[in-house]
Amino acid sequence: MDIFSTLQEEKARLSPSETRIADILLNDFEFAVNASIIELAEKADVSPPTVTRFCRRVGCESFSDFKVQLARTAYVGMRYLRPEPKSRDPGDVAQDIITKAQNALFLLHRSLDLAAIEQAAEKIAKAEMIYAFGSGGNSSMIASELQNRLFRFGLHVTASSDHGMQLMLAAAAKSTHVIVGSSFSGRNTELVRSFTLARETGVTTIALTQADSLVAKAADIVIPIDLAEGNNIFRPTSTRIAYLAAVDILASLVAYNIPQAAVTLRRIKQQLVAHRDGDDRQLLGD
Amino acid sequence: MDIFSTLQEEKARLSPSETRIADILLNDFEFAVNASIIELAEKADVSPPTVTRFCRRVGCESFSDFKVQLARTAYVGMRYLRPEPKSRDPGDVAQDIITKAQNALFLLHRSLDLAAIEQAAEKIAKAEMIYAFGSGGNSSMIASELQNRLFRFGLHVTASSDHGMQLMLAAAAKSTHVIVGSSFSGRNTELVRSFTLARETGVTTIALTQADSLVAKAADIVIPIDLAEGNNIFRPTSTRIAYLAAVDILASLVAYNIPQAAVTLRRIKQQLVAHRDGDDRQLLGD
DNA sequence: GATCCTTGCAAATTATTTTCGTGATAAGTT
DNA sequence: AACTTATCACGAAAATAATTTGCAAGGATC
Repeated sequence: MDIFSTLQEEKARLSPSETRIADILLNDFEFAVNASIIELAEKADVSPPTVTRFCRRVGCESFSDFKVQLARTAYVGMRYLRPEPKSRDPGDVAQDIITKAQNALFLLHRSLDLAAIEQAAEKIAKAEMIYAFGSGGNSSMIASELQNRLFRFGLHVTASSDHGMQLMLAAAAKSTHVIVGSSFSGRNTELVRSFTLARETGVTTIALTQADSLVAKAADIVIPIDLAEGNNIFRPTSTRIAYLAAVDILASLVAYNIPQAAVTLRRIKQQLVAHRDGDDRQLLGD
Repeated sequence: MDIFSTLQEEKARLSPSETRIADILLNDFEFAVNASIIELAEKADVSPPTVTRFCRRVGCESFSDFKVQLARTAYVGMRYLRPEPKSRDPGDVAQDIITKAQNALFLLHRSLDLAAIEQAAEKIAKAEMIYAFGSGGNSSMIASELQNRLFRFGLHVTASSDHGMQLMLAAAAKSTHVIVGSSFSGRNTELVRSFTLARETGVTTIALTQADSLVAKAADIVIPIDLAEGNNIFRPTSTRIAYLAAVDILASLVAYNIPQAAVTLRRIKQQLVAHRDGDDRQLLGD
């Protein structure tokens, strides 16, 4: 699919010369993407044909195809390999954070289970009542975001970040209701309890969480969001951005499953347009 | 800087042949990025030299440089030109949203005022007390995010989304304090009032908002976040993602301005490691 | 010792760029 | 209005550069 994944997989099987080429890609990417095959060959101390063969090996048609592929994925793929910013210089820090965020989106997109999302969207669109559960700074934000997005389509929805409240809501929920729970860690046992309780009465439970986690196992429908973890505890923003995007996708698909949604949205839009005398229109963005 | 911006700017000045080349880029981008100069020339019904001249015109060294640039920016730049998803198919919707989000990050990165952010970071790092203000679904999230990030460095910080409370806090603030206010629209007049009030007592005010907006004009330091607006009211997620990234950058730079931050973070880390018997470590991610 | 893999050399092929010249258009001149 | 001149766009062909292929040598492995 993308060169960097292939490179990770093939790494062990590469010959010495090919390894030297790979090293240049990883270390001096800017050079690699701008160099001609001759320049690259010289720097890697190999012959041009070896470079061509290397390109074929990582799944490209030709050297120029390789460069295009490289340039295409590099923008988002690089940080995957270089986890720390080069320096404390504001420019480097900014670039590091931006690229990490874009990378998170990239990885999310690649690992997205569209069938699960579509299934979840259909259930949500038909639900008589929706509960959005999430606790902790990150997941509670996701829960309110869900509420924020879904009420606009005329759906009945409430968000809760309180475990006790979640349990009570889950206990009172009916089979026509849907619970959407978010857990970055997948280890929110309180959420698991709510899910288990709700499923006894036939409530549909949807989880936004790590695949195969405790929370995932407790839910009817799982929208898995698996991002490279590691340092993520100290840098949670990129993970959160991925979750936000996932909610955005889910909400958009819900809208397509609701015939009236277009009408409701149009009404909101007209109201906004009618209102916008003093550019008030923008105020609703805050 | 990137081809698509240049193309937008140069569009009017292009000759008929060059316009045909540009059209192919915009309509059949996949072809363009994979084609040789001859194939591209044939499709545009021009001669290869014309293609070379076109590449130079849009700021590239050569045709191959052009293709690399194209491939590089295309990943994020395409949605700029094609604002709607191709279909309602989940895959297309997902791709549309992801690309829009990445595009927002891309544009943020390009328009970032690093000097302002660095200046803001220094002020925040030295402040005796920090107030994070923001109202409405979007900006209030940014305010709590700021609190969430800054308290970890041992800073004194509180977030408020309540206009009345903001006014009172602003009135009581001292010259050693800092107010950070967020307004997506830049037209939050209540926030302007708080800023104005606070500045009377020499409080440093920092705004995350649109450049040249009302809020921007009322603040000491402006971290401008200007994204192509248009449909953004109905698709606020990508703008929010950009704001989140901006906060992330700001917070990281604050950390570098605080000598003890590393110590505090290390202590948190050690606590986490000590705690992680049952992989509890991950729980804090929620 | 046979086989397979890796690699570089040189030739062949292909792609790209430069040079140069033609024709068109626009502006200025008589 | 007709002519001249300048400027520009564009393509043909030549020149150059880059890339690929075929082949053979060297080295590792069985």
